[in-house]
Amino acid sequence: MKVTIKDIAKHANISVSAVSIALNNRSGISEKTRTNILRIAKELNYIPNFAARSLVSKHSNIIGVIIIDITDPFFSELAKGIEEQANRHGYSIILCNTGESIENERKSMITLMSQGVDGIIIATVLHDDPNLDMLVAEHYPFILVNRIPLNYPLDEKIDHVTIDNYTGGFKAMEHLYRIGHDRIAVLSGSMKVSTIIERTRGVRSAIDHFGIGFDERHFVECDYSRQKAGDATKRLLTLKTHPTAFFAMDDNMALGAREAVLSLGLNIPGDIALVGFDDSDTASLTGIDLTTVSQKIYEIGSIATDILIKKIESRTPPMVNKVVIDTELVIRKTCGHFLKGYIR
Amino acid sequence: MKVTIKDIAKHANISVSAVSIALNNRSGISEKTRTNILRIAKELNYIPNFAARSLVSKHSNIIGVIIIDITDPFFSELAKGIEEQANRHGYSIILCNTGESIENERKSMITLMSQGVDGIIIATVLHDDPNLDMLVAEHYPFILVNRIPLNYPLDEKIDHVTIDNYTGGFKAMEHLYRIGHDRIAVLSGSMKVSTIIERTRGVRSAIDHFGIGFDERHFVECDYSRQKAGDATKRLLTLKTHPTAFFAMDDNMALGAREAVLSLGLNIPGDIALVGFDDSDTASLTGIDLTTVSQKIYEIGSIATDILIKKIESRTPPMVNKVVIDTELVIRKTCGHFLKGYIR
DNA sequence: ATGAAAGCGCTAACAG
DNA sequence: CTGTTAGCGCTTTCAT
Repeated sequence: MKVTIKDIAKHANISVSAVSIALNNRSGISEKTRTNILRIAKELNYIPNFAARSLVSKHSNIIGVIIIDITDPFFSELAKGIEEQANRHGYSIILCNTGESIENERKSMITLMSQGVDGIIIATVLHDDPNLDMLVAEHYPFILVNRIPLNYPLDEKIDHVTIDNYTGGFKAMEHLYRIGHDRIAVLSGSMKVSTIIERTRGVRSAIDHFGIGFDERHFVECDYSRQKAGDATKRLLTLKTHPTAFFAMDDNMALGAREAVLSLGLNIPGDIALVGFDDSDTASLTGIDLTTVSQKIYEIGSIATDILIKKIESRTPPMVNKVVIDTELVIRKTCGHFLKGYIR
Repeated sequence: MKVTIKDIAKHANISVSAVSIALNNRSGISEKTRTNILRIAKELNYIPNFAARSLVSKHSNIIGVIIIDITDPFFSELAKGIEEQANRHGYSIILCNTGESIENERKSMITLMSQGVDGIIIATVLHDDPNLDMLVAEHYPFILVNRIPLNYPLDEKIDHVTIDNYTGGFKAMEHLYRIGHDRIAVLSGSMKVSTIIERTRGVRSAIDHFGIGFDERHFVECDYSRQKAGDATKRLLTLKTHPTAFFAMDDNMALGAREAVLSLGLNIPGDIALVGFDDSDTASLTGIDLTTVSQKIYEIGSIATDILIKKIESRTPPMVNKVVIDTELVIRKTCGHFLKGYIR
């Protein structure tokens, strides 16, 4: 039924090891036998059995990728960067969505290890993620992207590719402050993850630095949900001294805030200024024109893949790679910068 | 280093076959030994080696998924439907992006077969796709979603899950006609795929049915590209008798058309009406409000996964499943329906 | 209920 | 340059 190298060997009247050599085009056989074997393999429609190969060779040419949700543009862009780069090196990827559940993250890791993936790229870790220990204990090759653990005891030994979230948060606040806003609200994600913690640090630092009077009720966790961000925005806008500007820590929440503001009959940026984070595709649409902190998501994915593969394939003692990529504030229309420019 | 069932057997002072039985919780050993084995396995942090397992058992619990581009919201939604349903049945997925290249599609199929995936879900086939023969010849379990081959000799034997593209195209045209448009332009995708061919059939049929005078120069292939759709729209709008309405065969092209219309200083829907296809997330954003033909993408994915897995796991002679899901016209603002309603 | 042994398809020594 | 052989970790008869 299924054709194996044994079948090829039989047809070619040669040993299986010769076939193996030919198929993996290693050296050790004559050009003549090699071409002959290759021809027969093609004739027989031979398809290698990776399970058998990886059983002995100890590698699968598969990389596992753990993300939260593939329908989130951030993660699909990340996945694309990873997949294309992996392909270039001859690797496939297995995708796991955790839906932000720490238990699913653990299950995904175990599944991935069982599947025998050569390494794992993880975009979902909490700042105090309990699941990392397992990977570290097993000496399993992995790399963190996007989120990293904070104050993790073994942090020095863990590779990661992230963006400079601290500066990103700072820039957003600085921008809103300098175009004249004093009552700025912040819609954050979960404080359990480094990206948000760092962006918040940046926000706080800008508050201190510029002496912005910040009302703590104006800081609300919205869980990356468009809905929750919308609800929070509506609520905040009914306060007597309501915010005049919103910094949402991702574009999705910014979009939720936007819907809420508009539904209240208010103008953006006339009445309310808005800054997001990510620079997703939607942000640049005419009519949306979201001012946002841009991050090079595709690059994060491809760089992380490169590092991981290098780590997998090199037998030299692994050096630790920590890459931090800059962010950029993309000024469009929702912040109202063009109305009066920087006034301070 | 890596702990295997042999190690467990040694620790438990029992044979490997007993361990295998316990781990797969089949019958044939006493309850006492079973719990003992399970305990030791946990203590040792045993992680099964799927490669070894699938080498003998002939199945990998992986499903291959071939799509065009994971960053396209259509495909990421589809992938999510597939992944979640697959997980529920204990399967993982390997994702392959073809970038619409038929050669990549072939490579993906071969990679997937080599990886030993138990079945393949394909969303990329051309109407006369040459790569299907390979799968059919190998009796490889697979199912088509979204696109299907037309007039394919073995069509009766191939499962698929699609939407009713014909009716979708018809509805869009009927709608534009009935709110008063006589000069309608159509921005299509590649005529090599069934979805577009069928939507076009629907368009033609509406043209005939309602006696719409259609200018053939108003039908342009834009390759699903936002850019190309924008360029085409600009070009069409400079014609002396330019179209007053555009039907774009996906939301992405609709967005491109939208950008073009707005950049020309024209109004939507005041000057130009616009209808898209897909009902992607962006379509419903305030300020976008795209009228569009909605399809249940997530369901397509999960239904297809169910069918495929049933096919993989059942040993009964497989019956062929062809599922066609209805579309729905979602009327928002870009078509201007609310301006005057149906006038004919 | 348990164990011994064969073998899945392939690679990698090792001989010749 | 080519062939023989011993496993990789696991499941699965077949004995016991």
